[in-house]
Amino acid sequence: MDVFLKTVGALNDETRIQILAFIARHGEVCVCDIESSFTMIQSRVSRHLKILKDAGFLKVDRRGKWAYYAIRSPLDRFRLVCLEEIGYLELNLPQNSFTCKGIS
Amino acid sequence: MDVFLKTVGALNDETRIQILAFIARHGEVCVCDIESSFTMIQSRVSRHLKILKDAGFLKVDRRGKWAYYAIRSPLDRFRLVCLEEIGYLELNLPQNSFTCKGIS
DNA sequence: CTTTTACATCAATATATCTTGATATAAAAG
DNA sequence: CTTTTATATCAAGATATATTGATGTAAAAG
Repeated sequence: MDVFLKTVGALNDETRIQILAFIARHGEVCVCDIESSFTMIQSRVSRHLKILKDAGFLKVDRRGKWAYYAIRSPLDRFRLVCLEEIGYLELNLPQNSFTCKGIS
Repeated sequence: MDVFLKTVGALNDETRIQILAFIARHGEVCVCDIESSFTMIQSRVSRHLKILKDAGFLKVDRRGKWAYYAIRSPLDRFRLVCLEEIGYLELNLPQNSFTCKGIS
């Protein structure tokens, strides 16, 4: 129950759905990419990424100063279907502005 | 987006997950069945049923004084998978106490 | 070593959601 | 017609979640 609630709870927020869709589209991104692409303050982005990670949707890879977030793989069936469902939504996602120079 | 948020929002509550699982198990039930089976006050049950209905999981059929709630059919793929996922949870659901005499 | 950069986390406030008790409504019973 | 029953809805308070700004930390740059 707790895991299920954490999973759907993570999806119950427009900002997180957009961030999730953004990462699904662009692959591995660092926090500042999202920050500048969405024009969101850093603490807000960081918080939502943590929630999505704790819910099992994302993984982090820290290299140097940067934290790279990507869709966790493999995803279980339910989270995969959720992501798929988000893929069907017509979202107006921003372009990846790549402001940070942490591109490896 | 709004529909998706309403759907996952409806699932983001332990009480509603239990009610949904209860209805999935017992088929058509009236509000007082849930009220007495879960020992919950009526306004609370009514509210959660409304949220689940508005989110597309349930349908209502009013006959006489009673409102019979059941899983809406057909369910789209996403809601079906959600319900399936709830089915995997090990929930301690109450028995259906059938206190109301509205059994048709 | 000091400063800067990228990120995480905390505290305060704002906003949304849940629970309860009271009230409203409509059907059935008396 | 009046009362009872099943359900819906509203208002108030409690709880949870989101946003922001400030602070902490660790790696890299100067």
